[in-house]
Amino acid sequence: MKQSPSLIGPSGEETVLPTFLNLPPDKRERVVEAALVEFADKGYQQASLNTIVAASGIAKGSIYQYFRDKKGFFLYLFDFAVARVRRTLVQVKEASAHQDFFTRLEKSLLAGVEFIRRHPRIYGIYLKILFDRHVPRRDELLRAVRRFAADYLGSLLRQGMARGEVRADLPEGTAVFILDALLDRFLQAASVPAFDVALDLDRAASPELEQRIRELVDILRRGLAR
Amino acid sequence: MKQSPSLIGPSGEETVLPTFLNLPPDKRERVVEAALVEFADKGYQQASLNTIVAASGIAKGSIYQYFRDKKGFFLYLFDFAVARVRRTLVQVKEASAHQDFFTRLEKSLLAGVEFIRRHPRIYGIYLKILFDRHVPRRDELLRAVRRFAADYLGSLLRQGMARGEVRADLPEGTAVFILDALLDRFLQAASVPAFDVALDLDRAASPELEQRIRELVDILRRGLAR
Amino acid sequence: MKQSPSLIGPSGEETVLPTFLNLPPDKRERVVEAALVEFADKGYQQASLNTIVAASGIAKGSIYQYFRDKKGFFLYLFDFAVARVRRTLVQVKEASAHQDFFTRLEKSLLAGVEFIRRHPRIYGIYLKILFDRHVPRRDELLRAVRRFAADYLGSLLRQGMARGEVRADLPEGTAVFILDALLDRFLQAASVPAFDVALDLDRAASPELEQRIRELVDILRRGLAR
Amino acid sequence: MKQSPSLIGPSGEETVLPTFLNLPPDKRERVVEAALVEFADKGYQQASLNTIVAASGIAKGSIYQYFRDKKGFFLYLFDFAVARVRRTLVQVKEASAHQDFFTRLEKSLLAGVEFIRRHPRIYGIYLKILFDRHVPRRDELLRAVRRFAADYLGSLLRQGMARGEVRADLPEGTAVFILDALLDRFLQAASVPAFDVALDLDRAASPELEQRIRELVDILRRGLAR
DNA sequence: AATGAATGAGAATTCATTCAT
DNA sequence: GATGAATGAATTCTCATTCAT
Repeated sequence: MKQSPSLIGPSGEETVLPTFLNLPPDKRERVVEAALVEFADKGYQQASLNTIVAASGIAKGSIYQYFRDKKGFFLYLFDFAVARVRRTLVQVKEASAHQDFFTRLEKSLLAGVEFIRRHPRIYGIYLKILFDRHVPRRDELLRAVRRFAADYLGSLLRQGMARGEVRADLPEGTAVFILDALLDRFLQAASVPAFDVALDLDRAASPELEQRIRELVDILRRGLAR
Repeated sequence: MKQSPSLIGPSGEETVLPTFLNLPPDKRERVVEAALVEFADKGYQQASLNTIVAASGIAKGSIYQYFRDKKGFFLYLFDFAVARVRRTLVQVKEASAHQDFFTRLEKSLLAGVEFIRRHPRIYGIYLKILFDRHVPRRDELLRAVRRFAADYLGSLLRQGMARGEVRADLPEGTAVFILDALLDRFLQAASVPAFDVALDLDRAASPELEQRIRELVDILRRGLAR
Repeated sequence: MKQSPSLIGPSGEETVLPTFLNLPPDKRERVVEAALVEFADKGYQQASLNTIVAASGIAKGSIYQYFRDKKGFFLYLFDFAVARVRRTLVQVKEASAHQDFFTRLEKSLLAGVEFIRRHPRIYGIYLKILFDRHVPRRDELLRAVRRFAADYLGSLLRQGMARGEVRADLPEGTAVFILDALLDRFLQAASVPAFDVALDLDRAASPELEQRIRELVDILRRGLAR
Repeated sequence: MKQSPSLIGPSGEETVLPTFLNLPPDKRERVVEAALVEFADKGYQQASLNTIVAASGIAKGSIYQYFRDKKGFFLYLFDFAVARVRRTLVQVKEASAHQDFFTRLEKSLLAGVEFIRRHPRIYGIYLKILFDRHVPRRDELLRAVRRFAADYLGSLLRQGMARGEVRADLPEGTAVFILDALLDRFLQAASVPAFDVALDLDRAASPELEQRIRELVDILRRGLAR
């Protein structure tokens, strides 16, 4: 639970106060977990600090000892969540460095689904930010995440081109767009019930899921491969 | 502004009251427009009836002459929105019936972007429903919309297969998933600023947009064509 | 449904407007019945004109063609109700003129229970007035009703004394008080479930009811008779 | 002002919150008094929390720090009121244990009138519950009170029978009914202006009141004594 | 540093009454 | 005479934030 340097540059004021960072770890975790649950379920505005303090067993006033205000609390959670995602994806990327582009795509999809199933709150927070224009400093947050995704996929793609696994004449922006869209939607479908009508990914068990991933990447291979 | 039969089956009670349907059209439109703006901007729970009545210049109590309650108001707007979408897509489908699969895809994408630019609120409402678990009767609403999208794309795809423009050995579910994902994300990128990092579709003018669409469909053609 | 001259003298303004009295009788009855139901159930303030117009199938504005306002509507109903009660009790009194005091008491009790079971709304309205200090012109209304009851019982009692059936040295006020209390409570117990704990009158069928009445009057006979 | 265990069994949720019980006593009393006034005057539904907060000088939101909701507030007051009544009546019963049945009746009536004059709000609340079918958990509340009254009078009566002061062949239910009716009506007449026409108890000063009580019990003695 | 009571703005909803048609 | 849409004040309840202890 160590905090990497904030993704979202300080916009003048601190958001998380030192009090919170000095808290006993188990208390800190209780607070973070309760907050992730509430924000992921309700979104920023609709989330209730009352609910969070009740679930984490702290006093209402304490929130304001830990964070400047609701906004600061939320921004802290966002940082926390992004750090987790980043750590996971970097691991996947490095662990598959020697494999070919399409295999890496498959691994990334699988790792993504696994991550979401292990940390449903975190993906939930991301989705809330994505679609709520009133989240504080939303543009900044989104740009951070999506730039990250684009970098990840772009880097995979360029490596694939360099190795001759992917057509070199591909318009890179469009290809990244396609990869990003499919990855993101695949994860959404795996996490939001009643989201996709075609594949029922949210209930899919492991073997079936891998089969779907293979079919998806097969089509992409035809579309993108040399 | 005539009301086609409700997409969402009557769950026992009426939602829109006859009073509203008998209103002078310009007033009705002012109310609908103000409500679309507010619901698309804030989502169901966070939308404020106060804001809507202020923007449309009616009295607070009048809302309850028009709709049973906030939920009823929202469901009416949803029906209204879906009817518009459906009408548009059906037109596109029929107008391009004689063309080949990939041309139809291009036309659909272009029509979609145009629709969103002309009716940004409507797409916004759909996105809110998609990502807010607490929207009333959400599952029902979503199923209606997504089944509609899947039917549309599935029907295009099967016609394409029948004409030999698309590989016959394609796993249909996965192919529909890909088309749906790309279509939806393309529209999202065109409507939500800072949504896509790769293509800057939201600011793209017509010629550039068509270029992007062509690139996208090109890759799909390789992936899906015979 | 003819209207006897108002019990409650005109306090300056008319309450029921001629429009209402000229209405076709069936419509007038529908309105009165719906209003009795609502006022008896909810009391004056809590009763909703919306509910009444919905139940009687008239337009909301029509109420104000028929009555000056809610208060006037209520006062009219009160007059209507009292006229019914009065008519009934006078009949009982006259029909039993030749019988002895205690038999007349029994008959009155039985007639009272029957009346309440036939016209539960009317007794309900009376109870509401009795206990809601905010009913318009309440004191006036109550005095009318209770003076009526006291006259009725006082007249029975004095006839009983004159005939030598009742002790002559009885303090009349106290005796009337006892009779009134028992009569009223007996009727309340017969009409409001969970009102009396001792006798379960509200569910009592005719023979059992008559048995209770006889026991009650027996005790009274011992207390009051010569 | 200590709270005896709730008469009305816990129906799953707490109603009064600890915040209220920890309040400084003078503030707590201000709130209780203002609420008793308002609920006794208007009844449950018609009572306005706005009025109560204004009268007790607290903020609107504070009510919800003290009680779950309006219903909880009301139930707390009911408990509070019943505890007071019970305490008083038990004292009377014990203080007169060695006296004969009819003397005890007189004492009870007198104590009742005194109680009502000292705590008019409390009797007012009871009357509201009695006649408003829409009070939350009304049946439960009423049963508690009336069972209590029936027990009290039944116990007095049986002791009177055992000592040979009261006829042994009396139908107990009917006798209790009579006693309950007279006691209750006597108190009502003493508390609700314009309630009884015969005795003018509400304005009666002490000596006159005692005279009325003696007359009443005399008649009862004839009716009930051996 | 922790607590939790206090606050008041703002939410959805109901309703008696008015008035143009 | 009948209609029913319009109105706005009043209702209960929620919540982020402050502050004295």
